[in-house]
Amino acid sequence: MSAIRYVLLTLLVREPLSGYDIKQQMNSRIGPFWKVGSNQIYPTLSKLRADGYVKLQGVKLHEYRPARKLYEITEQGREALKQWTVESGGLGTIRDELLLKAYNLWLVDPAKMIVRVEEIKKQHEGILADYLAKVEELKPLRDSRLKMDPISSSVAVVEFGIQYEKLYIDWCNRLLAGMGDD
Amino acid sequence: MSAIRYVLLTLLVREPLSGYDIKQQMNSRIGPFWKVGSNQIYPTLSKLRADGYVKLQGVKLHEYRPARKLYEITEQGREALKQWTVESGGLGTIRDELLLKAYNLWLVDPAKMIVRVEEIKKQHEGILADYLAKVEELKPLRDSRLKMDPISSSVAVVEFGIQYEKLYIDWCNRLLAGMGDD
DNA sequence: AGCGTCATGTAAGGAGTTACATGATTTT
DNA sequence: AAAATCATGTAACTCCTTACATGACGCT
Repeated sequence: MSAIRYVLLTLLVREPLSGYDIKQQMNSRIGPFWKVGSNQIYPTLSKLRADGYVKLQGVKLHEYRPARKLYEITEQGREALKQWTVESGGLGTIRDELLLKAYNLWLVDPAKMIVRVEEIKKQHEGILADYLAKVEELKPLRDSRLKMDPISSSVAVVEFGIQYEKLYIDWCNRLLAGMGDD
Repeated sequence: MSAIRYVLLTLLVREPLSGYDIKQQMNSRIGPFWKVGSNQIYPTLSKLRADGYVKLQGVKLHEYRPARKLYEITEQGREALKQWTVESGGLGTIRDELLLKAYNLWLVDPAKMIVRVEEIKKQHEGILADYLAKVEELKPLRDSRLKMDPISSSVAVVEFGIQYEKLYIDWCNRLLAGMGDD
């Protein structure tokens, strides 16, 4: 079973969601770690349902504007997700154009590259600010009685994001220092 | 023009290479930042050649065992690469299964997850060691007369890798501390 | 009436993964 | 003689990206 299916189950194990909800949560929560479009979400939900990992909780016409299909994880889906989580998987990859472009720093006009790096740095500063806001929002929601609750797990992931963005911004600064007047 | 084409040009702008060489350099140099297989390399080289971005330097039957096609970047290829390097591009994504799995920490048996995290941590320690060795190997090769030479650009990228692996290992340690006996 | 957002989906095409095919040379 | 490595490629399949299509509801 492919990774996207587990991505959806990862969200559905916490609460029943519609395809649209999943798309929203992808953009905000899982954001830069994994991106999924509606073209993948809807067919994947159908397949998960056909295989018995999720079921339709009901299509609610009332309360919501257009019909909204709420999907709920099944016991089978929950077990499959638990197993996948503790299974070994391959190493990840960082797919970042700037990292590739940095190999060509020596080739190009530093002035032009400085503009580009500053631009990307600003974008990462924006993401960092979002993560910091999110972690502050999540922290008080943690269930202190449990060692590991869903919120704490989310916090752990967002904290990775925070550290990553900080390192990215630092790296941009070092690049800029190396290209600037020295 | 797509990203893989620039990946190949990024390597070819430094020295003429064969498809096989490119694959080797991918695994070692660009490694975890961008992965490309032979199925993408050979057709892409053909397309780049058809479009005039690279040319065949000659097929050397002597000196090498099987026939080895050496590709060389053209002036057109060099200009295209320079332009792409200073162009703006989208944000990168980290595609890492453990990051996704961490969302499900609360779901699973901590003992099983500890084994998994320790395993992945060890892999990252190995990559870090490789990067550290590589940077020490590259540093003395830098051309100190230039502000930016190809080696310095490579060093900048590897240094990103070093910082990333350190952060990953730290994050694994924090996860383990959170799951362990406390 | 028109625009924005909610909500579900499809189409087309390129990118990426895993595996296989072929054949020469070098090492054990 | 067999196995490993060098070297070029193809095949099949899944994934991912960008864009489009459809329609209801809510606001101005």
